[in-house]
Amino acid sequence: MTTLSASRPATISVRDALRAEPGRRVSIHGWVRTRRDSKADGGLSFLAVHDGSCFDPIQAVLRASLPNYEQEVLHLTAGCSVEITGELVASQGKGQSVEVNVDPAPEKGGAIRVLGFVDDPDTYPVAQKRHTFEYLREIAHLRPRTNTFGAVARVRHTLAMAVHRFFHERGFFWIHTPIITASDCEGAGQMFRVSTLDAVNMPRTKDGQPDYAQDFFGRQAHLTVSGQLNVETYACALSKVYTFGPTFRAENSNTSRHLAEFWMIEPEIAFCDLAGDADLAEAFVKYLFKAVLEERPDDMAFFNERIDTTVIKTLEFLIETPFERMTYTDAVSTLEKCGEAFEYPVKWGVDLQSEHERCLTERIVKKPVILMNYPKDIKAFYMRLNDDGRTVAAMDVLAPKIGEIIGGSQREERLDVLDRRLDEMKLSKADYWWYRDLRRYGTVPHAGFGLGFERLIQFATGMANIRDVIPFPRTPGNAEF
RNA sequence: UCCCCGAUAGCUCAAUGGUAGAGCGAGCGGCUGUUAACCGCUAGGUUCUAGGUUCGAGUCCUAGUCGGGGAGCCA
Repeated sequence: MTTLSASRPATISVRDALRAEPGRRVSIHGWVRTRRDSKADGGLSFLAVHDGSCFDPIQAVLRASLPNYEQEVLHLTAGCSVEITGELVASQGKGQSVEVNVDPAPEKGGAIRVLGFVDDPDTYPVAQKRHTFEYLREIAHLRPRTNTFGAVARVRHTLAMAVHRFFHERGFFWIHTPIITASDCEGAGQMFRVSTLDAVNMPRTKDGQPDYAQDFFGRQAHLTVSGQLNVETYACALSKVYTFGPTFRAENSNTSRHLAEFWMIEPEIAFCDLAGDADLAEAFVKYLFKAVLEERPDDMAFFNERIDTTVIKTLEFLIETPFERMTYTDAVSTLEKCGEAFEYPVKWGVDLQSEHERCLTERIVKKPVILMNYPKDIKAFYMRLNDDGRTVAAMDVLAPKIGEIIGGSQREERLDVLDRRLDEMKLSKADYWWYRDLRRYGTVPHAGFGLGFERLIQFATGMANIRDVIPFPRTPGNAEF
């Protein structure tokens, strides 16, 4: 990092300072969390300063002999930005092992410079008190300064890095599938239109419809709802690939588990069947949760204390427990026999409700379950038809408490079967011409799955609302910031 | 999209149809190697918007806006 002044020691992050050996002169840049004053030792102020590099702030002990003590230090409030130079020392107080002693004596050379005060501390939106998440959502530009949102941001980063590391270590290539898609055939929900046509003076065809031939791409275009079909093309050339990027759904669903813009991870593996897909999914989830526990113990301890007191136990259980594998058909008959009274009755052919999934994972099997081979009529056209003719090679990973965390399938690699499925679902073969080409030219068995990144973060942190695990949530009626 | 709940000080919330309050935060002072600090004082309000009922509306009625919970759909 560039130093702002030649006479100061190099800037050190709060994270590194908290781990460093006492005795060293350091400079810290950060923001004030709290200030406490004392008349002891001729006058002291204690500043908690954070810079986001780790969960904990560092304590700076400011001496009243500082030239700007009366004028500036005694007016520091939450949110002020400061540059602190001093000596790392073992703390005399409880609650921290090291602190920065800021003593202006010539042999100490301590100093504090205020880079920015807070206008009108009375109305500073991130006052030093508890705030509701609903309120903090309205100040999404300031909420990363809080404990919770700082911790979420670090965990989100850690998980993203772990995703790439997991695949990289296993020889997967990261494929950047397009954000804008002109194919209207991804079939995973309502799409956002991408257009440069003048909405007021819309060019029309003879029959009065908007004339998309005059649009930017010469045809209708949308934001992607899934990179899967595109990434399959790379799996059928590079064998092991994945996408990890933003996706968009224009569904008018307003829940704590849905966003209009979210990030999705979709691996795709050639020469792989459903069992191999399930094995990969299990290893993947375990790797990610292990990474976050190992790399962010400070943030996880916070989530476990303040957000969800079972979150660490839940993650540890997921990591060490082999997942149960069960067919959809067996799951349905098990649920039918379990004697539980469901709001929605279970029977073969219907999709499982969340109450069914919870009963299965929490009361019957008591561990994560990978359900396989669902009825073809409740699943997508590209899933491989099983020999029984009525189920497809699909799998969902279900976990106790958290429900579905992954959905995947072996893809239909046989052109004639794929075409029959397209016909059955009244989809146009012409629209899928390039997808069908993969089956015409050297087709191979392949499989993959999808995992919603924000839901993963919810599971890992215990955060209840998905709007609080993405920096700037987009939901129906809200694209502020 | 459907059902339910809510909107009052910077924030979290009180207030029988009759003078709008508290806690936290903030400011000032006191005390203390402090750390969810503590003690005292002070300031802070177009009660979401627009109509309506009433002698009188934060409170009741209508519509709207925004937020939350649940459902559906899914990731």
